[in-house]
Amino acid sequence: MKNEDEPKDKRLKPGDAQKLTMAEVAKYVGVSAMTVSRAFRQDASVSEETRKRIMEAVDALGYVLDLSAGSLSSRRSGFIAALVPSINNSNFSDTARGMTDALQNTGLQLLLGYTDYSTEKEEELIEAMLRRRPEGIILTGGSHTARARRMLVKAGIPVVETWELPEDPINQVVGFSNSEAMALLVRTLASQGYRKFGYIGGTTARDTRGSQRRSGFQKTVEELGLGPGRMISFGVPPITMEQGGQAIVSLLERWPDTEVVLCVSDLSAFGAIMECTRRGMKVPRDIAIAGFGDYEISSICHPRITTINVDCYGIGRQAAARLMDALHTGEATGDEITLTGYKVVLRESTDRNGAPTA
Amino acid sequence: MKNEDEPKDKRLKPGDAQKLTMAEVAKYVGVSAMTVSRAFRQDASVSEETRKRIMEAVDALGYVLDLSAGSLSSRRSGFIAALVPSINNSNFSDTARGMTDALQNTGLQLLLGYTDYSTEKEEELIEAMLRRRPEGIILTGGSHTARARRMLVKAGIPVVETWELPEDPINQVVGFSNSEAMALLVRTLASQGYRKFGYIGGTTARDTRGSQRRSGFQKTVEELGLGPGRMISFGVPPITMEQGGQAIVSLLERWPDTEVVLCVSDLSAFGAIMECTRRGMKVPRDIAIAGFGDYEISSICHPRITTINVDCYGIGRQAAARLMDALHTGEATGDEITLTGYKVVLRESTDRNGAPTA
DNA sequence: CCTAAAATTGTTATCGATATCATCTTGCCG
DNA sequence: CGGCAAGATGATATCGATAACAATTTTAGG
Repeated sequence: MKNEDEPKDKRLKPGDAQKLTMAEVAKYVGVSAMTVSRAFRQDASVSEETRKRIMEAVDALGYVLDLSAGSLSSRRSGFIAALVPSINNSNFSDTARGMTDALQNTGLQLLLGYTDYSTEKEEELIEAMLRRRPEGIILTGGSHTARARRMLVKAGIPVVETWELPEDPINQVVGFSNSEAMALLVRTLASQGYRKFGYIGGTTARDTRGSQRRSGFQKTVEELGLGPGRMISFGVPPITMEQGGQAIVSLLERWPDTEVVLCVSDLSAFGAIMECTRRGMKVPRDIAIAGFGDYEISSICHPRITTINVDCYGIGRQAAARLMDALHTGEATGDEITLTGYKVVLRESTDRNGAPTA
Repeated sequence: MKNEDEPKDKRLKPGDAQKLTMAEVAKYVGVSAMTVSRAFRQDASVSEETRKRIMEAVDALGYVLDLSAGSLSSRRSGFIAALVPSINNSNFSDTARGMTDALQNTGLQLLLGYTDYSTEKEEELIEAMLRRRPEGIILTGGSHTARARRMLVKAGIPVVETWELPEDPINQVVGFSNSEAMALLVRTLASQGYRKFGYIGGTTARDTRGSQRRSGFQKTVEELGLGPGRMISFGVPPITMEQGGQAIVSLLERWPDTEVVLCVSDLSAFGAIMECTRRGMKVPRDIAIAGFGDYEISSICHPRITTINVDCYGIGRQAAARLMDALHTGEATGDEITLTGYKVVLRESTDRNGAPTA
């Protein structure tokens, strides 16, 4: 026996690169590698006694399981890939949290990727992910490059598209109609007496959810006989707070009598409100402004922002749950659509009677 | 030849699970698997002609490289693990972006994990990551469980700790002194005439950067002979906007004559300012408030918030760069410390003369 | 036109864990 | 006490790509 290499000094440094394998742990304990492998799984049949001895050895030697070897032979990579547009967006991070929570104790890990609202980047990421053979994949939105779509189909794993309702789903869908949600907001505000509607959103079609919100706005304004909406496009999605501020300036220059402005997200709405405040306009007294997404900031800032609350967390949770279903039922599940909720949250920024307090 | 399974219908659906291997692509093209493998790498010697034919076949068959097999034999997993406290924090997402950018064209992918400010969760994540054999690992902060530390050392891969200066670094460090940064802010404001300092931060020691900022505040206030600071602890880190608002209420109840309040982050500062505004206090006329981190919101909101700007992106970029260095030099590099910059950004929220405009 | 060097391609062993089947205990029941 | 089922463990083949080396073809130079 020659294993006097247990680190004993307090300040440990890397460098003594290990090359510890399961076989060595096995030899150390006096069992076969197979038994060590079994000890790492809860369902396998190993006597408690043996498992304990193995785990002690694992601890003493500092062995860490090698999944890359394991997944090759078991043909199970043990992870789910999820692609979201942006890392720094509380809506998507709530969704990611929902997914992580739903995957607790399933033995599956979540691997996140960021597409930056670009289908090209999404395609690259999808390929990078598929190369590691995920057991399922969750996407945001329903717009993908043709090649991405082909790869996803070929992969033969469950796919869940989220956050919207694609016309031609690949597989499963968990989301809601961004267009109808925005329409609901328009109708709600119209019923409060607002007539002259403006809209602020990003410039391109890259952000499909943004485009859907825009078209929901446009359609509804016209349906209500309030003429074509006053639309300002500003900045590449995701539109920033600052761009929201710039956009409202353009909008009010062009249509000074606008009564209420809907924004593609709370962040741009916030930027717009702050810019108005800075220019001496009171919100909602001089102009009403609403957002979309119910970010934390909207319930904190002054005035608080009217918005659409989306069940971000639920989207993530259900997407993961649907994926698990598909994995368990041997992916024979049909292509289901799971609708998630949203609701209008009326706050000070569109309050008809009130100047905001203070 | 029997390969009439090319998908031709427009609406592709998964289900026809593939089991396509490199060998089959090779057979299809009429070369060996090894040549196909070579075709996938830019440096390998394959004739352009052959590579083209192989890539066409790959495209036609829809083959996707299997890295789990490849990394087993090449002993290179092709990814770097990075652990950050929170997914939804623009400071850390900037850092993540810096890392991603620095890893462009290195053939290495970034894998992010979220510790939720918990060393226990960090330990779990470190183990989960190590099981996939990353080629390097980037951590946020210098506090880790003993077991986490042991695993990291044992792993024999480069480790970079970021965002602070640990007393006992594992390996490399890229960061700055949170304590000194906060001290600088205190001194700057003191030089403007402020005397009665308050501080708002989270309750526990979990957020080590928060603790360091707090101690930097405390120490400096005392050094300047301004008595012990007025400290309010509120909420489990990461402290939210809402908790910032609640905290400032407590603070002003207890010490109504406070002149300036420093907050552990811009987000709590924002919450505090909004709460003051709502209660009819003007910032900075009635009370000055500053944050930390220079989040986007601080330059947009009204009044704009004085803060410490941290080179978040640079931290990420340099952390990844140091890691690459270590990988190239055969990890013989000493344990270097790379200092990153920070600076005070004075804005309206602590403006001595001015009530904010409007 | 011949030879050495360079470029291209192929063959075989291997990475480290796990599926699968075989073997060996143990315990229980009639 | 025989026999059989359930439980524990081991032996071996295998997952799919790549390293390492071997073989072959092409190119360049004299």
